[in-house]
Amino acid sequence: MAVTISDVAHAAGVSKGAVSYALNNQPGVSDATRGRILQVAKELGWKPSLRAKGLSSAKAYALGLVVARDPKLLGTDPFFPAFIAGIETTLAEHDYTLVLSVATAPGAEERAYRKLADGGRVDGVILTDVRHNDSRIGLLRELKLPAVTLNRPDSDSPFPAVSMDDTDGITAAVEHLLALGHIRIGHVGGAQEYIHGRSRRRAWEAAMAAAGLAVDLFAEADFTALGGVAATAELLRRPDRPTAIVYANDLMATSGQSFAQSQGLSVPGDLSITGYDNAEFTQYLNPPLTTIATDPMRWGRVAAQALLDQLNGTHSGHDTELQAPSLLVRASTGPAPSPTTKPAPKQAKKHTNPSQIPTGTSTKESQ
Amino acid sequence: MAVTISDVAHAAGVSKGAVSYALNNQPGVSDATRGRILQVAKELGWKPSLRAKGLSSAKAYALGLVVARDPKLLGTDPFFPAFIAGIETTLAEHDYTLVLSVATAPGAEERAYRKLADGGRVDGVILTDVRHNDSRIGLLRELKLPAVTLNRPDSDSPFPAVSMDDTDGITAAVEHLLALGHIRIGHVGGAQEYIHGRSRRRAWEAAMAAAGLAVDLFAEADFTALGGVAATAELLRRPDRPTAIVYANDLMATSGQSFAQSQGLSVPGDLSITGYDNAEFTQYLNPPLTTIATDPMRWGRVAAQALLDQLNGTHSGHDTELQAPSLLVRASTGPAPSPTTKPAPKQAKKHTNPSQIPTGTSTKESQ
DNA sequence: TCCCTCAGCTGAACCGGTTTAGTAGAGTCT
DNA sequence: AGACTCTACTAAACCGGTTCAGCTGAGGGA
Repeated sequence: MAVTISDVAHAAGVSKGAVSYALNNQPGVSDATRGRILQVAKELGWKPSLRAKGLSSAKAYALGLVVARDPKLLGTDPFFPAFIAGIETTLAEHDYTLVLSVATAPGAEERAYRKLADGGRVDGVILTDVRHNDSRIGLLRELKLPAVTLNRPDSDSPFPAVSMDDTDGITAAVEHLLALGHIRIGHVGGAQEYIHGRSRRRAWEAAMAAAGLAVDLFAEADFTALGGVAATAELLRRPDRPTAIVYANDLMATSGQSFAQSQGLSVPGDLSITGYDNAEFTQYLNPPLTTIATDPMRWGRVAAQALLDQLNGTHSGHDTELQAPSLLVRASTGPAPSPTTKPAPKQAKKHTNPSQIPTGTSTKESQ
Repeated sequence: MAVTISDVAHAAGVSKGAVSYALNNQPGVSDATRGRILQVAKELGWKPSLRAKGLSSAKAYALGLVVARDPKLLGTDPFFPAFIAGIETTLAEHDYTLVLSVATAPGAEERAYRKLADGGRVDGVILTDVRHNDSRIGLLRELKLPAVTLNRPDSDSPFPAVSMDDTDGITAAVEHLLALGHIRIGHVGGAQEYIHGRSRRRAWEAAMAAAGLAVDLFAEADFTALGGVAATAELLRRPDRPTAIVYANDLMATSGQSFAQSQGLSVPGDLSITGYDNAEFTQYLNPPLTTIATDPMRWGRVAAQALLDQLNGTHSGHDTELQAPSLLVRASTGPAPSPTTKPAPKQAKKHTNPSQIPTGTSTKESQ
């Protein structure tokens, strides 16, 4: 076994208690003694055992994150890796670690939270992908697990929220398209089960209404590439099809753009497209995607800090509002086609993907 | 505080020891008593504290994973989420958890391993992205941290490896292109610092050599989209430019394809392209990408199991070889252009992305 | 009947820290 | 000088489990 506090105490000629005081910068030892103890501890290479520390102080020194997602779609969402990197940035400064749980099977999500809570594996959790009437709020309450939510749940929640408004970004996207002369601006929404799916839709509706336009060109999808294709196909089949589509995330925008092109439409000549998230790959698309640049890393950093503050009892109790993401105009948006040149969708080009046949699957995406 | 083992012992009228024996299915209690204890424990809702358990048994009941990556590129790699989901699948059955550490800053990687080892936060780690002469092998040895590596390191390693050969897939890709009549088949390799970057390159070289072809059409990139563009641009500038390019991963293939198209080349008319990984989004590209379908989830599952076996002392000591991934032919590969119709690269189309200017950045990617 | 064995259980030590209660000794005040 | 206060420290309890040594009583064998 490694060197323990007793070894250090013995070597320094003091008691265990003195070593503990010295290490934690607590009063109870003179500066001289403290220095000597620290010196000895260093020489011996003593690393206090987190297990023992945790046992006596009733802390786990770990935060939890449960990601619920269909395994096949896990790799598609650029949100989480960056978000986790942000969390890590904060945790690196406070010797906490992150316990990550991926729940793929149905029912696994609740089990995952229970697993984290039960043995006291974590001191608190960060709740992402908040849903309409999210059942996890009650679950965490029952488990007495401190938490922080990403965005404020629409049901009553005792947990502080760290929010990033998505209204501004969507509004900016719609206004950008209006300025380009578009009138028929559709919206491919994410699963309305998620509050960020809802808020983005509402933002689109509000911006359209503000311009005196109808909000009929809506298709609900599920934040997945496949769902984006299906919803895009649906909108393009409409008699008075949109000349621009605002997507609720980049993945759907990407597959939607690809689908439109495979149907012979030019982007942005016939159809303008905007995404949401500014995923790295969107700038390498052809054309590069106009999107809304969020900052998941910062979100992670702030959320982790909020949770730590809450655990220390130093949290203000107020929600934190992060800076709203802004529109990033690239080449997938352009002037509305003039009414005289309104091409009927041509025959699909040779590269149409058989797997792009629109069907309705249901899966998830992050904020 | 929650209910403890003493509460259960008292309620069941036995000693703490008996409760411990009963809970862990160890001899020392009669079946009748065991049943009664378990019953009482259930009624009281007793969840043994992992902290206490860990302290006495000197285990952390956690595995560690350190992901070293540039924060901006973190979201681009579909490997990790699926891989982690695989790990989770295994851990769900053995009440272990996963501690994830993301190291973005240089030097943070080593700190992360030390942090995991020092307080005894984890019982072992899974080593991904193995590098040439990987310094982490020595580090883990020094830290006395059990580990499992993904693929066998090229330096001497005491740790069991879980390998997935990438030779077969690359070979299949080259042979597929040869069968389509291609002669000038290039390779955009990943960072050669990584052993999987090297092995893929060697596989391409071997397959070309087997067909009696030269291996001059090589460009090293770094597994990133930007690097893929730069390397593609370089290859396309060659006097006798390739009619097909085998990429070491999907991300580079995607950005390379996009770049080629923006230069006026048709894919696969003028240039055939193959990727590696079968990332979800590749099937929604235009054209959908021919790629090599790996199974990161399975890899994670098996690696976690191998590490657990090692911790239990039940590991065979032999490396595990997973089934090699296979070629998935989609529409980005086609017959080689006939020698008579060899178009010079046309002027870039209007959507060429300014940010696609090839520069040399250096970053990383997973297996 | 006596001795032995062994299943079934208890009590206590232990893991490595934190924290509380207590104490020795120096300094201060009257 | 005696009472009092502080500082600096120690000893021991404690966190909640595991595990080891030892005890007890029932059953078997001679």
